[in-house]
Amino acid sequence: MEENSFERIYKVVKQIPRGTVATYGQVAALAGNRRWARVVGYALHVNPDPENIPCYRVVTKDGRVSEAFAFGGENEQVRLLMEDGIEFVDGHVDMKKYQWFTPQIY
DNA sequence: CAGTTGACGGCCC
DNA sequence: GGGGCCGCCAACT
Repeated sequence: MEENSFERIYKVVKQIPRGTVATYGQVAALAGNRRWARVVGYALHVNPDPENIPCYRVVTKDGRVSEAFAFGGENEQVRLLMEDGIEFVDGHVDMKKYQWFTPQIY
């Protein structure tokens, strides 16, 4: 049972449904700890399996994508989100409508 | 082993 | 409403 922090984070990110986005803090909360927000960022930074881990669906609380996206630039991440049906306004997502709704597990 | 870093979040000005 | 500072936790050097 490898319950590493990263493993949990990756698992949560994989659970993000298409057409929705989740914030780092939310992923961290679903992973088990809200304060892992930065750890989540680091976890996605290593991103061992970008094919199975839709890290582009993870955005900041402001609804903005990470500027340090190393898979083709932030523009690439935005494009992928738009393909999922996410609407961008002035470079930011309408979290109010597209944020992944999750029952308060914690 | 200790210090610094980092794909963030929340509070303050 | 926008910008800046501090705080948290794990990984890296």
